[in-house]
This record gives sequence, C-alpha cells and structure tokens, in this order.
Amino acid sequence: MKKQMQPVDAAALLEEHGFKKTPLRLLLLEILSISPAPLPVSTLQRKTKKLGADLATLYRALNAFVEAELVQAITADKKKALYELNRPKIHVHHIMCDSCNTVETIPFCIKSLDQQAINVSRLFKKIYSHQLAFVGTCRKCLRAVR
Amino acid sequence: MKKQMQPVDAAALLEEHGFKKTPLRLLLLEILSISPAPLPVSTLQRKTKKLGADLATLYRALNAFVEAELVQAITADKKKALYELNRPKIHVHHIMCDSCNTVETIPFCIKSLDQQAINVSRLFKKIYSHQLAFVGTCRKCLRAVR
DNA sequence: ATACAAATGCAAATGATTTGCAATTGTCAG
DNA sequence: CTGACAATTGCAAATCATTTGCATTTGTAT
Repeated sequence: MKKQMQPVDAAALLEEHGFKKTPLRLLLLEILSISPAPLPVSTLQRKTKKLGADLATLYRALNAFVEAELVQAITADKKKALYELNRPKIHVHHIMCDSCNTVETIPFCIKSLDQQAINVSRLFKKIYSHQLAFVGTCRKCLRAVR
Repeated sequence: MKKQMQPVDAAALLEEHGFKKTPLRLLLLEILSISPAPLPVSTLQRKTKKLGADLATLYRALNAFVEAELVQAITADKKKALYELNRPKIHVHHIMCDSCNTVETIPFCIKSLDQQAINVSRLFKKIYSHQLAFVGTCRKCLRAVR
C-alpha cells in the first residue's frame, strides 16, 4: 500500500493567507497535501490538466505559495524544482536517486541526523553525496537594513 | 586578511585524471584551488578572461571536472551552480545569504552538525531555511543493474 | 450589484546550460 | 622529431525551466 499524507483544508489555507479560492489553487493544495513526495511542476500540470491551467499560472501559484511559506520548493536538484506542502510540525529532508530520479522524503530533520544516519543509508543502497545549504541573511546585510 | 586555500598542483591533477594540460583547465584548477568560497561560472569566466575562453568551453571543462570528482558543483541555489575544488580530506558545507548572495563555506560536515549548530547561527544572524539532499542510487535501481 | 485587487491566459522574453560540428591542440607511439 | 588520434575548443544555435508584460477574467468584500 502506498503512503498517503494527511489531507489539509485547502480552502481554509488559502483564506488564511489572503489568497482567492481559485479552482487551480484549491486543487494544487489538495494534490500537494496528499502527496508522499515532493512533486515537479510537470506532475502538477498533469494532475491539474482537467483545469487546463497555463504553465505560467501554475508557476505563479506555486511561487505565491512558496512566498507565503505554504509550500516548500526543493531546489537541490538543479534541473527543476520540486514542490512540497509545508507542514510546520513535520520538518523533513529528502533523498534522491541519481538513476531513476525518484525523490523520497526523510521524515526527520538534520537535528537528529547523527542518530538517523544508519537509517538513511538503509533507505538507499549507495549514497554518493549530500548537499546541505543554509539560507539566511548575513550580518553585513542585516546591518545594512538597519 | 583574507582566507586563502592551499593551492594544488593543477598539472598533476589533470594528468592523474587523464585530462590534457590545457591553459584554460590549468588556470581553472588554480583559481578554484585558492578560492575560499565556491565560485559561479560568471566569476570563473571573468578570472580567465585573459584566455578568452568560450562559455561553452568553460562549462565543458567544469562538467568534466565534476564527472571526475575533481570539482564539486553546489546546486542548492537554483539559479546558477557554484563550483568548488573537491578536497577529499576536507568535506564542507555552505551557508548563503539571501540578500547579498554571498556563499560562505562551513568547514565541517553534517556529521558534527549538532555540536556546531550554534556556530552556524553565529556565522549568520538569521537562518531562514536549510536544504539537505542526499544523492545516491536506490535499492530498486541497484537491483536493475545487477 | 459594484468595484477592485488578485488570478489567469497567451505570447514572448530570460538566462543558465547544452549541443552539433568543424577546426585546433595536447600527447603518445614509432 | 613527426604523425596520428583523441581530447579540447570556438561558434552558433538549441534547450528547457522559469519569468514577465499585458489585456482579460474572476473572487470577494462592501
């Protein structure tokens, strides 16, 4: 059986963030909320094709969600971004196969990585590399804003 | 005073990996070897402009280096890749400022992240997010190769 | 019902990276 | 030293994900 995530109240989420309850945006959040893995735009387009939304519209919706921190964009793969619903309580990371390009979610944060390292290597057989990047504002820039 | 990395013997590195000792490739390795931070292609182009190398050539050289694991490509920032000499003994990670886009190197690996977490947050004033991705081959794909 | 901002569609632009192909250049065997 | 051959390069054009301008449509609040 397939993993399935807890669905969310898409309408409520949109309202909370001051977004309009558009068919596309409602569906997008529903799709993301039940997906066990982060999804590329191509998949989101396919899963919403009954609405015939334009790609640009899709991107705009996703960008709006990301800016609102409703959705997280995974950009560790240079080629194309993956989108995943942001569940504040469940901070996760990812592991991707360089062969079939599947991306799996590692249901824990780096905070407990040491303890979980063995589990990670069991998930995949071979791990070639990992990339970790923090994004923030450096002291110089913070000073500049003041 | 500025950090400066230990330079490497570029000619030897190229030879070891079966590359030709081309002016561009020699210079590229030299530049990367003394850089304290990963560099974007634009910077590499500027620093090699006396050779007037074509962008495509630069990319081909860098890709060859990455494939040979001589250089590491940091792709956590979606916009453009950063390149850094791979020093097998010194495995590091990075921290980037979302305001001025500087990328600093964190001279330790996630293995000791818990202990170093405080240092990381001191490096930057504010950390909005971090992305961690493992790349490897999943069990399914490994089985397929067998 | 009205009005206005948000969201959309369409077409065109961007920008980093890649590719085809012909010409050039290291390197290595003889 | 001298080919010969593969690796490397230059140039132009192609890709491909993502973005943008602008006119139009659609939610939503009043």
